[in-house]
Amino acid sequence: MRKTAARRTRRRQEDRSAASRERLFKAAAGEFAARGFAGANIDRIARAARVNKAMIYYHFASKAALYREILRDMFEAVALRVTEAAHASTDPGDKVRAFVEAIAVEAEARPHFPPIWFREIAENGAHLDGATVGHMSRILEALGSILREGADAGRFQPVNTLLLHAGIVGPLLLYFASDQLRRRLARGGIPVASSVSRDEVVAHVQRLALMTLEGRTA
Amino acid sequence: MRKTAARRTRRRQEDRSAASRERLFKAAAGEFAARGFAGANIDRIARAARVNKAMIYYHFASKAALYREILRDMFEAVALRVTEAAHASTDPGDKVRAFVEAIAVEAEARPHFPPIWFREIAENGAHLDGATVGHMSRILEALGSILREGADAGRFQPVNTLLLHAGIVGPLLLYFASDQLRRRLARGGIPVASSVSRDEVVAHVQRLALMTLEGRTA
DNA sequence: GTCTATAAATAGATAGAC
DNA sequence: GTCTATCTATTTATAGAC
Repeated sequence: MRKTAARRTRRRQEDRSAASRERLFKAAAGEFAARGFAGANIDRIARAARVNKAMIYYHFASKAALYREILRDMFEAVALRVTEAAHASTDPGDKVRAFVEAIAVEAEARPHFPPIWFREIAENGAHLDGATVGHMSRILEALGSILREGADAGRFQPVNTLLLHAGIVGPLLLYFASDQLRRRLARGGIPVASSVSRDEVVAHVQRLALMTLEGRTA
Repeated sequence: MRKTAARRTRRRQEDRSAASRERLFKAAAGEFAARGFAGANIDRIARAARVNKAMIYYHFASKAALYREILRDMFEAVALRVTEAAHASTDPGDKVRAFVEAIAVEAEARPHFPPIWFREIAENGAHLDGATVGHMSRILEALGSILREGADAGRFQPVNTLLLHAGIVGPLLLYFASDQLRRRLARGGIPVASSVSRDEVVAHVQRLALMTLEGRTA
């Protein structure tokens, strides 16, 4: 397959364009996580992405549209991974463990996700569009289907999905979102209790969830 | 005790002043909770408090100082109530239950507290002053002392304080902070799982904490 | 696609009269 | 203590050259 020089040039430009769009996306995610939608600054995002400010408006319609895209990407990824967890194994207990692990994995793959989720909750979902709300529903549905299956198999006690969700997602998000704050306090000489590892937290939350569901000490 | 007319007048003005300061404080707390520090708007706060905008700067040094005062008040109240819980009874299990209840009571007395706590975590404590950090430490210390006492009495298994804290505070904050969002989604036809009452959440979290500590199904 | 320069709006803060 | 008017800085967004 032969390529003209013009084609090669166009292709190079498209690569560069995609690359700078990608850098903008990442820089924006970090900025929104650390400062929130209102506190985020377009100039700072451009600087962090090493891209001219006007390029933001070349790639995205507006600050709000950029933020909404980040929200969609984030919740879509979580919904996807969590839905996989709901089909990963045949054992309901394993599925619950996989659900917890999925949230943790996603929080590490996208460090902006826990802070931004916290912020969206605090803002009553002011920036959520239909697609994102759909992804949020799918997260709850995935958990709900795991519980139903376990209950049907006689393995789980009936537990309200929202209640279990709060018991899983609450501690996980709190742990991952407060990572930097804990470091800061520790540096400032505040005894932040002895630190806890990622694996300990995940194991702890998995145990909590299974104790709740199986009605015994796991 | 005789009062001059001047004195009575001064007294009336002080009452009015204190009252409008109070209204400003409350309006600001709501605004900061819903929109965050950067998103909060001085004009909107003044309007909500039915007070002239300039009065904000009569009562408070700046937007940032007003916000810091709200943070201090909030964490001081929580630290106080939680410390009381740590001395409320002699039974370690009751103390754990009282700790959970204390967080819930405070979240209801100050509805701005869960969203603002979430936001401060997301912002890595950018607005925390020394006094507020002190109150945060006292919250962890209160929980730590309950655990130590229970362990010394042979009632509790050794559990990391931070881990238990996340397991208690995470679900509670998530539940209280997402109250409005859940309503919104429910109104929008999104099946937010069946709703859960405040008492169910508190009971659930109390059970979780005690299962973790006592190593049995409570 | 990339950059400079700038328009346009918003919002924190204050001066000064009463 | 309270209010009006305004100053000033910041910041989103875009026009237009290359």
